[in-house]
Amino acid sequence: MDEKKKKIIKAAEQLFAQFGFLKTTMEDIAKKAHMGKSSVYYYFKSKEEVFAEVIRQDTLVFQQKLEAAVSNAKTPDGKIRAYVITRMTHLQDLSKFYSTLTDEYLDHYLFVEEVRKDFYVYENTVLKNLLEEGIKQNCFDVDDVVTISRMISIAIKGLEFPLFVEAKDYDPVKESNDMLNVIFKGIENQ
Amino acid sequence: MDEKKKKIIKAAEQLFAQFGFLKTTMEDIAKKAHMGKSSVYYYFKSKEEVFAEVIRQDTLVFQQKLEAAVSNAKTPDGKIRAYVITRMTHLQDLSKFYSTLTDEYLDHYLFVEEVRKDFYVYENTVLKNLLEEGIKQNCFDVDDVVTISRMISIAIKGLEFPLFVEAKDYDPVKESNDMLNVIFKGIENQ
DNA sequence: CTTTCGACCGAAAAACGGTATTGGTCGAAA
DNA sequence: TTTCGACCAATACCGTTTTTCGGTCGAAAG
Repeated sequence: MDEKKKKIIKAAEQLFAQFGFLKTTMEDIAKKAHMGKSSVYYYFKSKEEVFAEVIRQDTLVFQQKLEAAVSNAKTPDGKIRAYVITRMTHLQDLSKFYSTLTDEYLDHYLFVEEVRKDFYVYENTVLKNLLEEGIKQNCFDVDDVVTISRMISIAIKGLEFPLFVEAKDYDPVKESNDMLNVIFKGIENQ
Repeated sequence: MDEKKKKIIKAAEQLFAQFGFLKTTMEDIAKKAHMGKSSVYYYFKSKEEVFAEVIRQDTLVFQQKLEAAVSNAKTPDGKIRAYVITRMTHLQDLSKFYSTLTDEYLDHYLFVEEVRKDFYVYENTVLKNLLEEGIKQNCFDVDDVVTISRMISIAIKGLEFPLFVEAKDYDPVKESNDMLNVIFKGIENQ
């Protein structure tokens, strides 16, 4: 039962990555999972739900990766650095894998919006916690943790952009580190 | 002669703003400029060139506005603040005026890409100069001016995004200031 | 009672052929 | 030098027909 679901998800994941959401039909998925279309509908009630589950799985893996990276780092600023860099490199991989999907204007689908929003909330929570941990250890000096974590989030989001347009010679690790240097040290003479 | 060109540009600007690039025809522009279509082609060799010129004019006004704001501010960090905030508010106005244009996927047109790139270069130059001025006055402490100005550019670019999707209750001035606080002060305890 | 699937439905997309627009050219005339 | 009517070719548009595809249903297999 759960075995079959996994089979469907796995098939769907590959197809979505290769052909995108629109070009992948339920029959493609069914065929690749070695069953009839109706059987897929026995496990998922819509195409969107299959896709949502694929994304959910990917997100889960992503978050585990992030948490592992963070807990491997020792200092608060090292943790933030680990978070950002892991985030960027993972996104770089994703952008290659899901290349057909990126230009497939599915921003309108509400569930994509939801996933994005969920991740946004997750990210802000993580950053907020890391900031607070840093404050406790007297490493950081910020008063409005919520605002600052949002600003960090926005700043690193800016680094994302070149990943989704063509941009060779783009080194996300260097860019991330540069950005974090600014965020940590600031530019003003103290 | 130049008088006629201006007339065309003015007519085109209004039409592009109201109907977008695709829905605006050369005859519309000609009619609004009180001349025949072929006459427009006497002054401009293509529709794209008309559009490019419109954008070029707008950009010029934008840059003058920015330079005025910068020279009004006294301190180096005040100048950067003035630059960023003027930039954001102007973009906010633009996004309203050209609302039909934003979702009209003209990223593929190379001249749009060029204008964007030109502005990007311009912005980096301005920021670089402001940074260097600040360094001379002993206000800033940065070693790689080019990298840092790029980072500032990227960070404030992130603030742009909510302007072009629907986002009421978005206060670009507050967001800009928050971001600049991070960039100036950093978050680490010194 | 769970699971599979062939047959089917309706809506939306593709195919298509013919017409109208529209970006762009040219040569004549003002 | 400047304007414009006439013209061209490519493409947008439109109404219609056909196909595809997401999703349902009921029967049957296990």
